[in-house]
Amino acid sequence: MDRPYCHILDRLKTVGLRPTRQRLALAKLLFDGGKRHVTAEQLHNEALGQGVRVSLATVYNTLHQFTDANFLREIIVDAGRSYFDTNTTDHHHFFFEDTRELLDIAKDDLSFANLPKPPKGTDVKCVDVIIRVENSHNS
Amino acid sequence: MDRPYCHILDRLKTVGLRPTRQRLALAKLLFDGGKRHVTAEQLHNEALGQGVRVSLATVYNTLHQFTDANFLREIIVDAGRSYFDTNTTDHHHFFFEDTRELLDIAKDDLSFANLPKPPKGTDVKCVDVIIRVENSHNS
DNA sequence: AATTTAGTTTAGAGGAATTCTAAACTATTG
DNA sequence: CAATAGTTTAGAATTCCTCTAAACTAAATT
Repeated sequence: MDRPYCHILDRLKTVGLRPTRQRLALAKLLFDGGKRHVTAEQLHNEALGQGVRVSLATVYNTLHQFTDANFLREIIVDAGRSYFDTNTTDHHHFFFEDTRELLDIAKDDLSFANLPKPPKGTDVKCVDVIIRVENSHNS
Repeated sequence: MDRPYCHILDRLKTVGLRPTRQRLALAKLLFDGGKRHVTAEQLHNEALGQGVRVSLATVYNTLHQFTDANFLREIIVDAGRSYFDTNTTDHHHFFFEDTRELLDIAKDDLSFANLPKPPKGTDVKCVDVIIRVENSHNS
């Protein structure tokens, strides 16, 4: 699922995306240096901070293209803000309501005793578990 | 958890909300006639459709006040759109990605074999499971 | 029942995140 | 190296939601 940066060119090629300067730079930010959860704006700021000239529109385009290509997974936890997870393997999340940060839950740390069958005529696309936590001292 | 409409006045009183025309009308739409999942806009349209004059701002205010009072539960499944569930008991959801509709999963139909402990210094606020489904014929 | 008060509603402005548009740009193809 | 087809971009537009301050109304006080 995750491969080092040197493979990004290949990965882009296999899904038919041209290796543009912007996509390569964003891919490097995303996939080099471990698993990450980012918002579009975070990634955009990070790119600008490193002198990568890229527009916010392109960051959005790229995040969606990478999600479609299964390089990323979109996590919906926060009304009005999308997170993208570089870990596309089957796993779930803690969400810190205080800091609005995500933390992966390892696959083995959460399992179901039973799961309902999907309603007739539908297929399960994915099962998302969000454990919402807050700092102990809160209220 | 849910009580018939005739108790709405009492419920409002216990949480210190005045029984205004708008709140009573919205409460009636929400709590009469079974469990529901609504967005602010849906509820607003429904109210207008029934000749209830109420502004969208008031619908939002009311939904949040009812959520704070535990008459409703907010469900985050869809980027940039909040759903409110009149069922505030412990349960989870199917989400139909095609129609953007929610369906309750009965408490007994889903259970965990193991759940991770929250990170140090945090308490679990809630555990949300969303089973995302799509029509079988899709792709 | 009139007056005061404090909570409520509202239209419209404002804001945040995201998408759209159409022109300029660039990687690939022939 | 020109043609083409995919890409990027600034800025406008859109969507969902919140804020503001004035008008309104329920409840408390006289």
